Amino acid sequence: MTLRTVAEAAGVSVSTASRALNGQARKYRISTSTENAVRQAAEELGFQASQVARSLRLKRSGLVGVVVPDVSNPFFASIAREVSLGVEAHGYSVLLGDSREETAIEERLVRQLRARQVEALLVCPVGIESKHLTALVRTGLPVVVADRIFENTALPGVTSDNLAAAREVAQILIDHGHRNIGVLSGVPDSLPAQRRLQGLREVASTVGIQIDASLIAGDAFTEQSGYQATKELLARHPEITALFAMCTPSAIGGMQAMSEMGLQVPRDVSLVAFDDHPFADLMKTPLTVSTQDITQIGKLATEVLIARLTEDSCKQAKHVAAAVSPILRRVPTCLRERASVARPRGGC
Amino acid sequence: MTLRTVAEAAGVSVSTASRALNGQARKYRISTSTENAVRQAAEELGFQASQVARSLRLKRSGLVGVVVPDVSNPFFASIAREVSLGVEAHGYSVLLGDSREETAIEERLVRQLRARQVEALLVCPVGIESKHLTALVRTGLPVVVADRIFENTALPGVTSDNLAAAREVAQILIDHGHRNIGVLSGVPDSLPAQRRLQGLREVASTVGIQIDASLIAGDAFTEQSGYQATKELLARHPEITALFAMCTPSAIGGMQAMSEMGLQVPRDVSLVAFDDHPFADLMKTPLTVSTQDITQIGKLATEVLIARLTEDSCKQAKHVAAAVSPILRRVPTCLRERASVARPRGGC
DNA sequence: TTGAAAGCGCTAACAG
DNA sequence: CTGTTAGCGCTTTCAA
Repeated sequence: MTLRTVAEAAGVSVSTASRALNGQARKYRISTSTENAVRQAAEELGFQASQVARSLRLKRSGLVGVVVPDVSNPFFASIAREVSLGVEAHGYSVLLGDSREETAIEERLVRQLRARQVEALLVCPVGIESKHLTALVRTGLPVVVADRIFENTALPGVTSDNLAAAREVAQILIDHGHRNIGVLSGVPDSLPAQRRLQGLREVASTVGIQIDASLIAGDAFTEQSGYQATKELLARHPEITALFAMCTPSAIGGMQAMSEMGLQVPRDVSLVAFDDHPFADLMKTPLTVSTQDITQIGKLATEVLIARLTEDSCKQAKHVAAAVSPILRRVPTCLRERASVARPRGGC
Repeated sequence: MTLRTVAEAAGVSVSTASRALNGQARKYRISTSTENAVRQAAEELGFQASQVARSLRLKRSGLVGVVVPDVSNPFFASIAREVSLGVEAHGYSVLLGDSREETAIEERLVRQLRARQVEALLVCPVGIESKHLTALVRTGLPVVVADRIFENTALPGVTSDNLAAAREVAQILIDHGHRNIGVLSGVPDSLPAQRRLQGLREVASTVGIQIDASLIAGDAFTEQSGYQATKELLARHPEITALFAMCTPSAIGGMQAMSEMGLQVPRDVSLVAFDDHPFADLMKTPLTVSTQDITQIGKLATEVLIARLTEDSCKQAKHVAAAVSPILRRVPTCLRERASVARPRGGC
């Protein structure tokens, strides 16, 4: 079932059939009768032009690749969704890859996607290695990274303003009088984790306190990491009165750990976190968090992606695009004060 | 940068280069020296064979399509993930589509994926229309549906045992003495919604009560639908003592509505639901739910998909596959009794 | 042990 | 207005 089948059914040549079906009837002044004949034949046969053949011929796959550490995580799923909806409107389809939080897999996926001739790539990197991505941009492939972006690279990136968010959240802890603050960290090498820590440290230093390494635990943006880290930290530093969790799952893990230890939030330990979840308000102890505008991150990333895509197809000198300094977009966050912060016990 | 570039660099013909790179050196008795020369040239040039060209030539795209109503919904995201990980292990990639809960979009996406020559399709249908999918199976394309499956079609499907789950959950309500039960429905035409209602009705009828249409409200598996439905139902039937929510978001919407109406769960109204979410135990009123084994659904669906995929490539007579009656797999659910059910107020 | 050539399904000059 | 033809990059007979 090929274009040829249709052409024969309509009694025309394949070229004519091709032109008729691609809306080029006008351009080639194909008679309306022929056009209709072709259209009808295609219709009746249920003909669908092979995108594979078209891609080969046109050197345009119409594909964009999306690689995330874990699609089942609503954060990344939302980003994937925005990209999917966004590029689809421009006639592209999304090839999805899940790196399972492993750089090695991420690299393999990127290679595969490249072999599939994706025209652009959005990656939410595992976050600790950017070489394989910066190498790509030199091949001319539009790449944009989101969330765990890298600084000082040629990669355009979109992420939350983690530094500002961390400062805000930290300030709340400080304002409530907390001076012994533990950190439930996410992937420590990732930029969001670093910026959040930095923000906390900056605010802490204004009241003369320091967050040294022994006050930091955790190695992933997961519940389990938060659980472990909390037990560790609270055992090591019983004087801790507040926990600064780098994501909601970590905070939840922390709450579970504390509940097992007979500690109450916020009576015994205050808790702040990043991100949010739809049922936050219905929790026993609603968390005070700094939320990210995920949709906005996804939309912006898609925007950058599409800009690159279309500017390339306009064949405007590529060196111009390359010369444009890589865009780093920071999306504002939103503070939601709820009930997980109180004054430290001793402080009353 | 094509195979030809590599061939020239290695001083051989494209055919030889192709064979060397595809591990057919043995088969064609290519000398080890030539093979190495080719491999090295490819390595140095960073050559990646175009999957587009291969697909065209081999008539195998190595692509499977996945269409879900909403990827940002963790349920569907998890399914997408399982498929992604599962098929990737077999060398396939996933083309993702988001139907936004609209059959029309679903149809368009399926058409697009078909044009892209996907070798198989997993769809979590919007759930009220199966014609465009059953039509596909006649083209020979392996299709499997998950979650909102259809009965009495030729489509293999994987879903939870919603009937059994509903009976279990309904029994709890009945056992607690509830006789005025309202339903927060999901997409009413979908099989899960119908089976869940059926299960409830069966159990209700054992104590001689009926769930008529005026006791049912809601039209989607969303928080908003649950919110609206709750307000509606409770206004119409103030005697209601228990709500049967078809998913957790609906239940959450219901809780919000009730909280606005000054009603407490479970003191004033008991509540049961389906599905779960990671933070369920930390809620003010932990929900009693019947949880689905999403991972298992995803894994099974992928399994069926891959079976179809490989059986096709083995070129075993297709009619055999077609003759095999379509598999309908029901994954067992798991009841989690928590604190959202109590005896009705008047009943004490 | 290797190469030449055909062709997958489609589009776009180039000729009529 | 329409058809002929030459590929896109790759694999695979067939021939040497």
